[in-house]
Amino acid sequence: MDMNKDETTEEKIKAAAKRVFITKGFSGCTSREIAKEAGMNVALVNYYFRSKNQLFLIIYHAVMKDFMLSMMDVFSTNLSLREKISLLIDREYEFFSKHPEIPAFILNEMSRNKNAGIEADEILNKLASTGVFTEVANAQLKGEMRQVDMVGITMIIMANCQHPFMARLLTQQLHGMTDEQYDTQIIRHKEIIKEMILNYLFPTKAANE
Amino acid sequence: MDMNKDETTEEKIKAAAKRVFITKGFSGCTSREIAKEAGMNVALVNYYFRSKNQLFLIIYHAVMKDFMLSMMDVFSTNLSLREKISLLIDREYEFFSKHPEIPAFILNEMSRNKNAGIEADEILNKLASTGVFTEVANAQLKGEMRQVDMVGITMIIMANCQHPFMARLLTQQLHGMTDEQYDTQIIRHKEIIKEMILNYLFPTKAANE
DNA sequence: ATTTGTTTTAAACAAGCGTTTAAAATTGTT
DNA sequence: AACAATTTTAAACGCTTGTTTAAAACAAAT
Repeated sequence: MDMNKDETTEEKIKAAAKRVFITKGFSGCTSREIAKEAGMNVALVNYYFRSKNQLFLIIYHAVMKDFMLSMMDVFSTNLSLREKISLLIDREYEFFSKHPEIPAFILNEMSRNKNAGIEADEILNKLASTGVFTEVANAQLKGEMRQVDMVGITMIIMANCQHPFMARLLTQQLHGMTDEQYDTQIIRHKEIIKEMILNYLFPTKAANE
Repeated sequence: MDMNKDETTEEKIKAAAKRVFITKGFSGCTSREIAKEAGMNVALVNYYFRSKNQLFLIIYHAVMKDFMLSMMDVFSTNLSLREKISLLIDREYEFFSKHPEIPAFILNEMSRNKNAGIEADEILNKLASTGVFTEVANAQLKGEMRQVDMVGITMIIMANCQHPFMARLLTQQLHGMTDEQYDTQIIRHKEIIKEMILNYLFPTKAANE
């Protein structure tokens, strides 16, 4: 599908593998399918990446890193905590609009291979170094922010940002919506969850925005 | 694993298939694996259910029906709209606590087989006959409820009820939590999202509860 | 032009897949 | 007890899987 001519064979395989793995999952596709998507012989896939599993792990970790970093730099800004969360929701929606299958891909492959982790320490360290944890603690101490721990905050944001993209088919079928209808719905939905989350986390500011 | 002795062979296969399909997905398991889980020969699976796919479809539709009906009877009660939504969240959490892999199973298999639908009409009709749609319209007309269409309401509730169970592994790894820690977290989280959602949908009632 | 090393291919490999077959074991009927 | 029908099994079927092999095509260097 990709017509970029100055793309090396190895890159072509990785790009094809990324597309196929993300849409079908590891168990849902074959080596030959990836080779075909890349426009070449099966043996080449194993020539560059020793096995289907090795290739998968490379893709998996790359996708996971993209996924994690896509929302990290928000916390390096000078915005207020409220604005940071607002921007974070924007960023996640932006990312998932481009890559709607990634959240399901990650959650599925994590449960398929319980060993393949996520370098959690690195991420938490990077997050901690932005000072967002103390920022939250201070805001809660001052009473500006509701008393919800970081896990709870993370869960709220992830659920409302990821799920609309994961549940597209179910929701569309349930309400008989076309693709276009769901596209506009999901844009509207971003503002809904943003207001809902911010109003909850910062109770006093319920009126404005 | 199941030692119920007065269980017919057909039921044993279905029970085993349900366990295996739900945890591993259609592409992630084999006929022989299902037979082994049921404690019998591979051929028996095809003797009772012509093929792996036929067996899968039976399980899929049964699970889908359970999934849908688990939260339908809430709307047949005489509670207020606010209490209905509160109870709905309770019911979903209750259901997903027992069957945490079901949301991911349904979303995955829907995207794998875009044809396998969900009898949406039947569900919508059943929902409409409870009068919940007019109830929402009235509440919004009276200004008691925020102007969010049914799709938006559905999306909010589904996301916050389903995602915590789908993202267990990711969240646990991200925050370095044990199984027990996540179990208590998710119980606490139910109250968080309940307050968040109800405060958002019924703005004036923000103070009580 | 020949030789070298690299990239690509077609073909084959054993293993596992879903499925079928035919015989054995079991059950029910007389 | 003997027969017929049903249930269960072991074994095989053809096909696809991930992977390897050995030869072909290509590129670079002398």
